[in-house]
Amino acid sequence: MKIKPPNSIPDQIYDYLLERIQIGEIQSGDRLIETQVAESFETSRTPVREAFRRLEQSGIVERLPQGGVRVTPVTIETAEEIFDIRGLLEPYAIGLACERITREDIQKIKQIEILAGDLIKSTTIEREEKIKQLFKLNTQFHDIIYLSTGSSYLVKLINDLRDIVLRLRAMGLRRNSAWRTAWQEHGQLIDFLETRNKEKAAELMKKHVEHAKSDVAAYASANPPGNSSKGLYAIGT
Amino acid sequence: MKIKPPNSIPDQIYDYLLERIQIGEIQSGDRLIETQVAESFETSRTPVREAFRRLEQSGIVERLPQGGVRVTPVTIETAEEIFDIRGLLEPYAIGLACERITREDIQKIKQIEILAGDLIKSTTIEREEKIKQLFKLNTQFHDIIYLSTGSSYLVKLINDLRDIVLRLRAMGLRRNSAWRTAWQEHGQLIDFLETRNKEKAAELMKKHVEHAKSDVAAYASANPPGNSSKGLYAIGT
DNA sequence: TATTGTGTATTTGTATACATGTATATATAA
DNA sequence: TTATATATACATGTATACAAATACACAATA
Repeated sequence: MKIKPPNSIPDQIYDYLLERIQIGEIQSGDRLIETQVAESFETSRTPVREAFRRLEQSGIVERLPQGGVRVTPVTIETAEEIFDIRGLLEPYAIGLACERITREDIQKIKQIEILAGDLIKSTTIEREEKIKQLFKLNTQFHDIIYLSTGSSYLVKLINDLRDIVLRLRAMGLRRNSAWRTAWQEHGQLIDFLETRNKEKAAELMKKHVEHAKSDVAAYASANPPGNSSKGLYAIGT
Repeated sequence: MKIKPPNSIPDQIYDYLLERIQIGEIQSGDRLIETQVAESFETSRTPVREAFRRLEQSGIVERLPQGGVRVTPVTIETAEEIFDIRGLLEPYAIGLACERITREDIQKIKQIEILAGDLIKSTTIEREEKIKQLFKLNTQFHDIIYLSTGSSYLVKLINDLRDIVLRLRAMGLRRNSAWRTAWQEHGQLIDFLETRNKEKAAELMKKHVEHAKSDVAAYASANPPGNSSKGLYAIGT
């Protein structure tokens, strides 16, 4: 499984914007202005436009009829669609991971979960920083597992789907309880990986994804459509 | 399900290059030269570069370490990975289609299959033109079915995966027998759609995809790795 | 007040310019 | 002949320039 270096300027811009969108710093529907991004990167518009095209192709951003791009709004329906698809792909992926993951990688994700556990308990770390850290650890956790499937296209697909709905989740992780639940499930997943229990792992992963989906649905019913709140709450996965 | 207009120049270039790659006119590993494409479109390099970025993001093309892009070579392993994933997504998709497809859309795909049947039998139409036509009809067939699922992300995913392996298939469709087989299976799929037989449809689609995968594998064993032949033969789906 | 009109400022989309780096060809030396 | 060096052409990556479209502000009018 080869790792791609985030070398070129367009790639850097892509990664930067993606993260800002996922963190929630740039929100659904927000328009992206080429010149603004170019300035903040101290570069010209050309690489920015190329980053925009990549974001467009992965569905993070969409073209406006009048020109320019905005962050694709993620509706509840969209999120549910995506969770349904992930409900197919991720159990399959963890099944493959059970067969192929190395002991080293299992150790790595154990380490990650220890760090995450410490973070959750920690009272000294500033809240926003804490969320950011947990966010990153969570991503690392999944990356290691899915990379161990050896199927780079499967990894890409899952990541693309995660990238789209991660915004919703970024809000969810602001609640400590949400992370605690996810953390518990992660622990179980590690157990199944270690014992190579493919069926159980897939089963739990399926539940895990469905759980995330129903959280979104619950949020949706609690917040009728057309209201002005920008933050959506979803948990897990 | 909204239809996106292929308006902008980068989009036109994207579609054009994608088709050429799928047809096999541009082959695996071929390098794409910005200036050449720009000239053939009588435009500047800027829109061409943006099209390249989109192609890159969808995995059709990859960056070279020394700069520039080439058509991502599709190995047998890659193809099998992708068929495995499609083996999850497409049965699910046709299941949804069974629930949601309209009578009008069923009529449409029936028409397509009639046209395809006539094309296959036809002896007057020039061979290359025939292949191109069948290729398009096949794509239309799948598009109508999958669009009827109402899940735009599912459609996008499946299409992206198809785009990657369609090159292999383009060669497969050069054999009349391959198309005949696919055509028969399409007929059965239509029957199941019409009778809303979700389970049977999904089952057949699963077989359909597995069949395509094993064709690729068969080709692989018949053509040991490292040989110089550029054309890969795969059938169906 | 609400609305229409007009001019200005942004923003986009494409073209061009320029600097850097890479491949190709030619020539020179062993 | 083979290998190495050098020059030339070519391709890429980024910056800048320019035209067209759009959004904005502010004034004039009903």
